[in-house]
Amino acid sequence: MSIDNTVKILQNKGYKMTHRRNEIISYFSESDGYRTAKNLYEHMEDKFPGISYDTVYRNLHLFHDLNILESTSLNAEKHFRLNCSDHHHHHFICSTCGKTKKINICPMDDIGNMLKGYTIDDHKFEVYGLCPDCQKAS
Amino acid sequence: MSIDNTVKILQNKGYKMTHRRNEIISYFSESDGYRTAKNLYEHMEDKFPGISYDTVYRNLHLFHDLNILESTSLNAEKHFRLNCSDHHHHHFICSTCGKTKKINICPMDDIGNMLKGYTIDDHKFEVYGLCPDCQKAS
DNA sequence: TTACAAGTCGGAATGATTACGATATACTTG
DNA sequence: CAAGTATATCGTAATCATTCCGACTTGTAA
Repeated sequence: MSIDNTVKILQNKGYKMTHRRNEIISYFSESDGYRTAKNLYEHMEDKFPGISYDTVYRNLHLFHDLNILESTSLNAEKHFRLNCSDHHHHHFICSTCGKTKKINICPMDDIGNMLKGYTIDDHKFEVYGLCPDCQKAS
Repeated sequence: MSIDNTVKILQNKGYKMTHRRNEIISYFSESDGYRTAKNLYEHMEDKFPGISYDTVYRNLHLFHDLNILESTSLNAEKHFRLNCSDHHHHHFICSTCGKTKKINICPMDDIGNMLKGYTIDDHKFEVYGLCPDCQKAS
């Protein structure tokens, strides 16, 4: 998800590209993993002293609604990452650093008619543990 | 998870069976799905006027630590249900009523060596949607 | 460059959860 | 079965994540 691409998506819907939004996209582009609102806020504070949590959450939600970010709930706190929606897949998530690795299998392929009569809206498959780097560090 | 069984688990560890704990187990026994701390609090209020949230959360955590309950984070709020750990499986979860249905496939069976070099501590596979009853009701 | 819609700030409000001192209860033992 | 004590609960305040709102600022189209 490039900055240019984001500008287009925003402008198509009447939203503006601001310095803060630009920095948010940069932050996630360099992150390659799940980050919390607080992580982002602390990063933004350095670049924009006095930034409001309102700005952080407003933009997280906006980007999520626009499919620029995806989210997951871990320990009852929401975590966000760039949406890598080129093709459907799931993630291994490192419990320490939040970095992710793609998993190219989807259990829904095998669900068959196991849920006949149920409406399926969404699903989640995530694997948690330590990435190689965090294993070394501990 | 019966009341008698719970008493044994508690006493083995030096915990006591109280009226409130008894009612909490009954509540989840009759629930057959995920419930929030608030759901439980509201139920308990009827039976024990003046009950404290401290009691609700303390016991939810205790039961979770003792493997009597299992939990999942939905919309950044923790949900609990009785731990049905007779054999490993996953759940369909109804977004409206919280009721669950077992899914007897586990994607970890197919993970192979896809995560070579990673330590795997846990995983989650959940399917969300509407159960047949809630479809009719809507 | 102006106008105005969209964005941001500062701070208060809300909702979920945790913490803690004072009091009450369950369970062991005499 | 009464007393003692460790555990549990209450009442309430504190904390943390998140949302809300009115006043002020900024981006962009014309």
